[in-house]
Amino acid sequence: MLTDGHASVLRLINQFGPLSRTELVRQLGISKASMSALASDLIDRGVLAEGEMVYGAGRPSVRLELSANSAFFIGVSLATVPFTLTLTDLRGGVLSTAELTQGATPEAIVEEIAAAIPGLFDGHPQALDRLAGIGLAVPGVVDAATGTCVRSTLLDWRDVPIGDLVAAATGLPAYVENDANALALGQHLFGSLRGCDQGTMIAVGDGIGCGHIINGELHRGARGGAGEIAHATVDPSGLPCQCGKRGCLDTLASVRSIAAAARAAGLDCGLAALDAAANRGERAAIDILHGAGAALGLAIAQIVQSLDPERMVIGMTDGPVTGLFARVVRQTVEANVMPDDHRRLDLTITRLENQAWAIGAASIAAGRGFFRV
Amino acid sequence: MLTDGHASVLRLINQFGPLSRTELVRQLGISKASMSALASDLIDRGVLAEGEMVYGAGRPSVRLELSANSAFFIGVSLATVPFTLTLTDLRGGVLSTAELTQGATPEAIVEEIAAAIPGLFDGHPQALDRLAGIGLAVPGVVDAATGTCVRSTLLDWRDVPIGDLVAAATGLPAYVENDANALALGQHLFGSLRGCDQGTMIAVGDGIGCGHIINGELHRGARGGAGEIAHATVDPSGLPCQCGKRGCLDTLASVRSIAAAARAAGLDCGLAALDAAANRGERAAIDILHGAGAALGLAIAQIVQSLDPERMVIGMTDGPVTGLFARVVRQTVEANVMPDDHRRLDLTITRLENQAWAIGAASIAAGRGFFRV
DNA sequence: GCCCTTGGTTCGAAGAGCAAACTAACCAGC
DNA sequence: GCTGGTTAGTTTGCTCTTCGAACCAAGGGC
Repeated sequence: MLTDGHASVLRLINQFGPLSRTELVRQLGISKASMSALASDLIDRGVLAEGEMVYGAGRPSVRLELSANSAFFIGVSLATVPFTLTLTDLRGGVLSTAELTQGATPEAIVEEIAAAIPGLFDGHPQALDRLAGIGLAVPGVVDAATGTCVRSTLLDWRDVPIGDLVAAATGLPAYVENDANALALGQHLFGSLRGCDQGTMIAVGDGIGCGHIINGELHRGARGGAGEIAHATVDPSGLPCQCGKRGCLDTLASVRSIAAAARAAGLDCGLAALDAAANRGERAAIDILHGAGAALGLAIAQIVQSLDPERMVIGMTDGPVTGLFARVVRQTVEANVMPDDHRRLDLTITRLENQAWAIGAASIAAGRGFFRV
Repeated sequence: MLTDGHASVLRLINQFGPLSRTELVRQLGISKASMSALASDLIDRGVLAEGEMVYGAGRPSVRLELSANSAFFIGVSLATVPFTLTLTDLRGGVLSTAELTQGATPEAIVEEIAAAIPGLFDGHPQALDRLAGIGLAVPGVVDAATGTCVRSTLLDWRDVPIGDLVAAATGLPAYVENDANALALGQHLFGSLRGCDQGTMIAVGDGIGCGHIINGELHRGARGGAGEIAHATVDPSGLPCQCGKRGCLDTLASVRSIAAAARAAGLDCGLAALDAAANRGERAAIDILHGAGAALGLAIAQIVQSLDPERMVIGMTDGPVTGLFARVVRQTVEANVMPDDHRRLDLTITRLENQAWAIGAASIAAGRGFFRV
């Protein structure tokens, strides 16, 4: 098994790209001797490989890089429609993907997952015997320690030991995480939060999800409920939400609620069409996008004030990432965080592909097995 | 010096009270051999002592307890008026306190601190040669790693290396922390957040402060700005705030702003008087307390949704902790967190003595030197 | 008084980490 | 092309931590 020392080397190389032993020594504050042993050990296991040589004064240094082909992971997203599977390597590269016909019961879903796995290896036979684990992203509250989904409204689950079920059906170590958390971890390891130890990922799609990376680790909260900003109250006198409250962020800024507002105003309900209408100066479209963007921006500003993240990434599954909505989000954030701080917050608004959820799910397995995140 | 192993033993005993070696072995997952060595080492150093014996089947076990007199700490609060000093022991007990005449410059303040220290030891000579450090609670943004106050509006400071100054003047290891963070750590180690690894402390006084304990550690954020909920926007169209924005929590729920609202309505501005007036049914008083409580409750609900803490403590420097304000806070929190979760959040509203800030400051020194928090 | 149970210590082995000495590989300057 | 300077990485021997297993300690119950 990998020790903590091994894992910290892998984390660093994953963050910064190939590094020489000496650079690792400086970063980790360990001795050259220990580093030498760790490196040869990781090379022997095939996890690291010697790559580019860097010439300067003195003996050239050898960059150590992650061998993408040393380990593979399967990610299962139950957060997307349809459910998706991916096969990824140690560097987060996607080898293949599959989609599931959406089963109704946990047992049916597990069966479908097991049935879909062999197909992932078509053309990638080398991945089969280096498959290290399977990660699941589940929409709902999850007990990551036991691999149980405590509650999922979307799936209509309650206390489903999905991790054990998948492990039993596939014979693989199975890891379970909340969908937004999986996404955040995926971005932390392989995406736009890479190298950021204090970061927040917000996914704006049909619903709104949020995961926090704190001190380089996923923050799950006392009972796995951290990041549930979709049901943070933004406007106490707002529209009723399916959660029972009023004016939740979800009723104001999710793609679903924006579309509903557009439909009610007699507009085309796609985000891109709405943005185009706003660009043409249509008042109703502008109002809708403005309201939604301001609500999200306010919620984000509150997170910034409370957590002081280094970077924040908003991933949008729909709509232009430079449109009115995104502009209003940015402006609202800047207007609502303490003047001295906002200049230093790195706020990125980007497109979120469906695949990102499954990559996030796979990254959980990679994180537990290799990077210790 | 203490190793991590030593510190985790001390943390556990501080959390749960006296524990036997075997109980510690179970909790820490280390071997009996290691535990035996750690315990005798800590006893030799005088930090632990054998206490009560517990009889059951087999050989009775010996509880190990913290020797309160093995280490002492000075806490300096620059967050209170006047500035206060305390001398505390390893168990957070207060031996003596002092107040400072509020100097104007950092140098003057440091001089006063150094001058006030000898008086703390009157009647406690044993503490002098076991003085382990001095902690400072500073209102403002702090770089805890370097002991620098980056910015403090209240003190009118910018980049003041207060830690170095105090260390030089006193010859003691000096540790600096934001005031709300110090308070939170103090409560985590010795107060109402004891034993809670996911907790939030909110101080409602003239201003509003907030500190988060995440994974048993203080969460400082990317640049020491975490917990700044005083300037989280609650009502975008609210009153202007001295920070430049509008409708900050500070303008709605701080004792200062409640008093201002009361004054404007021609009411007695003390919180207790206001509460009494509300109890008599005076509309204006009810409105003021309701508005303030709802604002704080909303901000708290957002923290709960985002961080999912296990416990949350609101410390009030003024007013009754069971009055209308407190009731509205509770109700608003319960109404604005996801239905399933609020039942499990442990929300405590308690009185916050002035001394708590200085104890918090001292706990920083204790945390760095002994408990590794 | 003798077993049984549980608490705690001692001992030898294994392993992780280190400093310091060593080898390796290149450049620059003569 | 030789040599000294410089940086990269390995080897060696030591320390320190941690562990399992055997052992001693100190009760209770019969």
